[in-house]
Order: sequence, then C-alpha cells, then structure tokens
Amino acid sequence: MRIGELSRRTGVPTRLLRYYEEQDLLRPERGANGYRSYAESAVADVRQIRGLLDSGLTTEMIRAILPYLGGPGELHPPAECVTPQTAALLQDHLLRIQSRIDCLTRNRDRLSAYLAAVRPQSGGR
Amino acid sequence: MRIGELSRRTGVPTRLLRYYEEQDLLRPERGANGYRSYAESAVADVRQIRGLLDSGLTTEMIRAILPYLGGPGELHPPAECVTPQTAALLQDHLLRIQSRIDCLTRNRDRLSAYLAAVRPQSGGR
DNA sequence: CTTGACCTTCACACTGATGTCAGACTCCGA
DNA sequence: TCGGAGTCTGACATCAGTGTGAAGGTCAAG
Repeated sequence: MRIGELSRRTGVPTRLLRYYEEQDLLRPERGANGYRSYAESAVADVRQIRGLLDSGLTTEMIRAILPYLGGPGELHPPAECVTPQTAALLQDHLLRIQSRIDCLTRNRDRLSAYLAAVRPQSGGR
Repeated sequence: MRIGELSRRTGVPTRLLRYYEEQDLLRPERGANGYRSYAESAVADVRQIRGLLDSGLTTEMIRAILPYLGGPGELHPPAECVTPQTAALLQDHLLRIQSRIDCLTRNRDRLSAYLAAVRPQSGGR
C-alpha cells in the first residue's frame, strides 16, 4: 500500500510516516516511480511505534528494541546475532521501561483511589 | 531550603527547578531577598515530577493531576471542591495513563520474552 | 491533453524539555 | 571591605517530534 492509505488506516500524518522512515523505524519498498510501498504489517508497526512514542520512548530507543518486538510467529534476529553488548543494552532498556511502568502504575492507583473517594456513587458516565 | 540544596538532593539542575515553577508544578516561598525557599516535601515532589516526565507525561498533564497524587496522609482538594468537570478530566487522564501502561507492559513482555529466549541461562536481573 | 489526486524532496517553523551563558544582586567568611 | 559562592532574571541554543508549504513528478479519469 502507498503512504496515503497507510496514513488513513493509522491516523498518522504522512509527514510522520516519512519521518519514521528517516529515523529508520520503517523501511518501505520503493516502486519504479519512487513511491513508497508498505507491507500490510506496516499498519501494526506504525501503531506499535506510536504507542511507544506516546509512552515517552525516543525514536532512538525504539529503533534499538523494535527488531526484537515482533509478534509470536515473526522473524527475530537469531540468538547468534545478539552480542552480549546488545543483550545488555536491551536489558537496560527493559529496566527503564519497567521503571516507567512502576511510576505510572503507582500514580494511576493514587489517582484512581482519589477519584473513588471523591465520587463513591459514580458508576462511570 | 534553597534551590541549590534541592538541586543537589534531587539531582535535578536548578534550571529545571525554575522551569517547573514556571510551569506551576512547584510553588516555593520567596525570602525577603527574592531567593526561593523550598519545603522539605519539595524533594519528594521533584522526584514525583521527574518520574512522571520520564514516563512521557507533559508538564500540562502533570499539573492537572499533581494535586490529587499526594501520599496517604496528605492533603488533597476535598470532594466539595471537585466539580464533575474536574472529575471527568481526571478520569480522562486516568485512561490515558492506563493506555500508556498497557503499551509499555506489552512491549516489556515482548522484550523480556525475547531476551529470555536468547539468553536462556540468564536469570533476569 | 488536461485536470486532479497522489506522490516526491526540501526547507522553514513551532513546541516542550533542557542546556548554557550573561549581568546583576545577596550573603558570608577572610 | 573584598572575593567567591549562590542566587536572581532573561535570553538564546539545542534536540526530538511535528506542522506546513513550495515546487515538481506520476498517473488515472474525463
């Protein structure tokens, strides 16, 4: 699919899709006319990238971990290609992600408890 | 305490402490000489702010929820002061935080699974 | 062939978070 | 009283992510 369709299907402006490519997060094929050509899986990839960006990861961090985040049946870099340095880097990212989760969870619970205390009757909207 | 000590005790540059004040996240007193004077609790406040910023929240979002995140014994705005609009806003922030948690958790699990597969001998941390 | 929708690259601009520097003031100790 | 450390404000710089527009190429429908 071309960039416009991918944009429509993900809600992400074409500008950003090009930017993600520049940042090496997406790697569309190119047609003979120079147009980008995305695989079907790019839709999920873009959603993945957006979620991570929204969660405070930088494109650099995402670039580092993206190859290892594929779904269950996907191709990952095989173990032989993962140097101890890379593994250490991933481990480090993992810790950072975990600390973000901890912080957000802690504050979600606090906020949630406060809301519950303030509107004990509220059953949502 | 003055800004330098707060900076040393939190590891956050004075520049940022002033920025957080500008963003209305901190409200130090002012001495007769114009110097900022922080309460002891500011240390915890700054750590809280840093954690939330690192987790991808903007100062705007933090400003919105910060008054409601105090520890168990702390003073919160009482229920009478919380309009339905405010409550709805907080509920909205809560959802956003939850979706970040979900995204990060998903990716933590994937990354973690990958690492476990690649280095089966490693016992995690 | 023309038009319009889509695509290309390039470039400038903005925002939010942060770094850095300059010039001036306060305070404290030698 | 002087000097240095700390503080003040204000301004400019940087970086990532994003918005926007110009100038032009591709292509299908009329």
